[in-house]
Amino acid sequence: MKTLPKNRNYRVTPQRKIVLEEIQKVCTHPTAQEVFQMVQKVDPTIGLTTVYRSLDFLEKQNLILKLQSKNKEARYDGNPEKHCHLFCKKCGAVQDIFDVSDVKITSNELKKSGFTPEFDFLELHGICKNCIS
Amino acid sequence: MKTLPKNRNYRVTPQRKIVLEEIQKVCTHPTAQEVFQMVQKVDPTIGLTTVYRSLDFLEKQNLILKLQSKNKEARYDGNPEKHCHLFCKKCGAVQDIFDVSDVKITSNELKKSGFTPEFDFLELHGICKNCIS
DNA sequence: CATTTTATTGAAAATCATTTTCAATAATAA
DNA sequence: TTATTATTGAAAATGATTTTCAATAAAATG
Repeated sequence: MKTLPKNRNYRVTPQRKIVLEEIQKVCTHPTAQEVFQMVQKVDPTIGLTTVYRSLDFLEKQNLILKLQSKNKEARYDGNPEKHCHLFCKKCGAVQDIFDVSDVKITSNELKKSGFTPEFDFLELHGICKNCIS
Repeated sequence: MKTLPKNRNYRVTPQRKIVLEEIQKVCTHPTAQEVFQMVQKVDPTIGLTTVYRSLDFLEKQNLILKLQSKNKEARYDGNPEKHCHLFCKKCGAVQDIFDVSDVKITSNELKKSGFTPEFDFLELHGICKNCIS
């Protein structure tokens, strides 16, 4: 598991270390509020603002991913490696998929558009197993 | 172009008609604020709250689509027919793609997950022509 | 057509995730 | 060890969206 390396451009603070450690422990893609609750159990003096700032910071350092849910709050992923995300439109949960071995999209209109899709972190929206009812 | 049909479950108001007509005129996927500005030119007495409510209402009637941009505000599409959307991560613009003739995603993990992706309104995130720099 | 019912409207206030402000603190350079 | 300044925490600000509530007006009813 990656750690925050020393660097003359930023400071390695206990708050940042705790936020990184806590988010790396789970695969639930927690919201900032949920990370805050996890972090509070380790050090109750850490504020919500600091959690938001640490998450932004860690994302810029490419140690975590920030995922914008369709609903409202952003969600965070402690694994910054290339993988796919499945967003449930009903419950808002986000699942990982690692073995997306082949994604093929054929579209002349897409080619003509000049748009460059990001397939490394492909996002699929739909309904998850639990919500399919 | 579809219109709002009479129905005993809701009322056909001038506000709802204007919101629908205005959003059907453009293919820019405007935000609620932008729709508000368009609507204001037709009838300056219509409030922003009513625009939000009309957009929600029209989406429930399947006359428009609501698209959640990665950034912040929702965007609306006056065409509710099956098509694909390209979201630019930089400028936030949303483009349509209609001829997505073949989308193929191979993944055992996806199959096992029980997740049902919505391919009819596939969303691709990436960088648009103008922002590719 | 007149009347009644109640869904809809508009303005203002509330909400809620996130960001900013600012003085105090502490990581790290000197 | 001291000095520098990035980072922190609390509170206030922000901005999109939603809710409240009294007034209005669709459309059902007589």
